[in-house]
Amino acid sequence: MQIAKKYFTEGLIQFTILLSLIGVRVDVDSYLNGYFTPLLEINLGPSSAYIQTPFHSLRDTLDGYSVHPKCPELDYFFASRRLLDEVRTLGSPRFPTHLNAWLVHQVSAVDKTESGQPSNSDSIDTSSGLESPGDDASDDGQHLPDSGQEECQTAQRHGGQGPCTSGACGFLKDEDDAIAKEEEPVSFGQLAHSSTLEQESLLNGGIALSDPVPHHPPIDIEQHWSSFLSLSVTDLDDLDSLVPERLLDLDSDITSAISHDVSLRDAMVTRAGASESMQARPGQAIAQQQPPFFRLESTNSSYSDSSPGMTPSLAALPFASVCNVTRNVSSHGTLSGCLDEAVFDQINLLGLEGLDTIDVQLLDGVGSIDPQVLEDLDSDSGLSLESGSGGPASPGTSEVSSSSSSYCEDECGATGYSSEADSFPSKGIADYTTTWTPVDLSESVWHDHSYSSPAFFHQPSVATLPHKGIKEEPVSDEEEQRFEERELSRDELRARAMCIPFSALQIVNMPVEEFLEVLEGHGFSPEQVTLLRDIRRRGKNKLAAQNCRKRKLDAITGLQEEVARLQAQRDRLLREKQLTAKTMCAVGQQIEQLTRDVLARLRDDSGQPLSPDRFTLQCGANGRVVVQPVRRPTVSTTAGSKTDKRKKDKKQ
DNA sequence: AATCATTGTCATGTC
DNA sequence: GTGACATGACAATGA
Repeated sequence: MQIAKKYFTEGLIQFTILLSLIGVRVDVDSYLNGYFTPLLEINLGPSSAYIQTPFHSLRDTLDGYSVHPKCPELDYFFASRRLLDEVRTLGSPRFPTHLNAWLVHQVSAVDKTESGQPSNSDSIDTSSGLESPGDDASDDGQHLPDSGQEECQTAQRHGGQGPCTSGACGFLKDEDDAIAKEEEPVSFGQLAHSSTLEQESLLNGGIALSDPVPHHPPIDIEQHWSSFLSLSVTDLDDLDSLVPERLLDLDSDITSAISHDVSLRDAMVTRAGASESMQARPGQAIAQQQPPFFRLESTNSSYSDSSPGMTPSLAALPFASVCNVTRNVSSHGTLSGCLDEAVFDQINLLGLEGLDTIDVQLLDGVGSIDPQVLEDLDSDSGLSLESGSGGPASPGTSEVSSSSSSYCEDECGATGYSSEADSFPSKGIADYTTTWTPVDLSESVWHDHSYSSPAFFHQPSVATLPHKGIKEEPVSDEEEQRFEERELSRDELRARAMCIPFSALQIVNMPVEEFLEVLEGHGFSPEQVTLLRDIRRRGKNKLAAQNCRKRKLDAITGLQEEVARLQAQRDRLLREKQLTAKTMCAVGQQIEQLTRDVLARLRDDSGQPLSPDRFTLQCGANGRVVVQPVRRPTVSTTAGSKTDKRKKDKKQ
């Protein structure tokens, strides 16, 4: 077993290193460094590495319906988690994690047993808080008909004896002089503790009433254990080669799955990219001239953005760039053409040095753009003019500034609105209506700065982003986007008609403090303030309604699943009931037969065999079996009441 | 034209 | 008191 432990540990380390090399944070190492916590997390919920918010943690911990989601991104999150689990499954040995943990930590106990049967009390004692074999048995016990059977088997394993060693059937041990009389109750008690399968075998293959030792099939955990033991004996010598081979074979799958894993953040990018590619606009040509801005913008949109339920994290930007680089190198070669290291440098600078720095850099990059194009953009954007920056602002600049001012509460202040407001009066409403582009609501809610410069989202290279392959829902996204564009445009148009230099999503998603500052600091008229508040209220309520409906659907789905489960349970219990009734009938017949046999061997005072018609065997509460004459009911009008009284006596 | 699903919006309550 | 959120109800819209 030391060899098995060694190879297993090394395999996990290799897998961890490989995943780390391709840019994915994995907590497999925690399985080796901290044995207990990750294993408990497997049972109780996800690792903290994958919990984006406490809300997600709660939702995952309770696994569904008791905690209401507040974020539509949960779909992406849980999809990512599921795919991550698949990655784990791909990279982990094919035996239960519980057994895995037990294997790693209970080598000594296994060595003691040498029988591949960890389900004993010793193992439980040595497990000391780990997933005990008993728990494994409990898990496997799910396949058992009911909990009573599980308890019975557990008692058997722990006690090493059959169910008749204790409990209701134990009192029969006292009767040494009436073995034949004892067999019936013993078997009956055994039947009471037998599983459905045993009852079936009892009925089909004859009633083994005289056998006090039940023959329970081995539990699954033992099978797993035996399988792994055989693996460890025969195959562990090749584990060094097996692990890398398996990883290589699964490279593509793992990579895609890892991409899904990363897509916990990248899902935002994907969606942004999808919507970007769909919102083709004349500004596309402009965007094509500066791929670095796209990369920066895309990455920024994915990592600096934050949903209201998520903590904004600019610190994730360097990691984001690393992920992009690694994925680009590893599996998404198509992206290599449109990636530039300078982009990632800018991303890193964005994350490390703050947005002011990146603004300057982006402005430098804007210098290479056709001034006429910039002028067009200026007139088209309607929101993102950075007049305060001392020049025509690029959409990327406005993107960053608006994003930072609106949603990066920690590192960025509300720096973008004043300049935007100053530049706004120069714009006409006609420009807004003709060039302003409504944005995907769901995207912008969580990537809330992406709509301030929509023209820069339509670069064709965006479609080649690796995230594109991660989430392929072009039809649904397009429809959803189209619908949301149409719906959102009303408030947006109202805002623009009222010369409000903010998009609806900006208004909706900016913190309340910032919103109040905007209301107070821009000299809005009462009508504008009312409209701003209405837009904010409606936008938030719209999201709330979406979440509410989603929760309602989830609740309905959960209830439907619960109904199906309960129906299945009811059917199973009914089958067990019928089977039990058959068993009882068979046992009753057997008892009658044995009673006749016993009575036939007994003699009365005259030396005649006892007639079963006149005598019967009764088992008392103390376990004694006595011969009693049969009390036949007299035929009278009170027969019914006497029968009832006799029934009552029997019950007593 | 009727029906249904989806979505936005309002009103109201709760925290 | 205010803002955020949840939710029922209603209306608009498209399939």
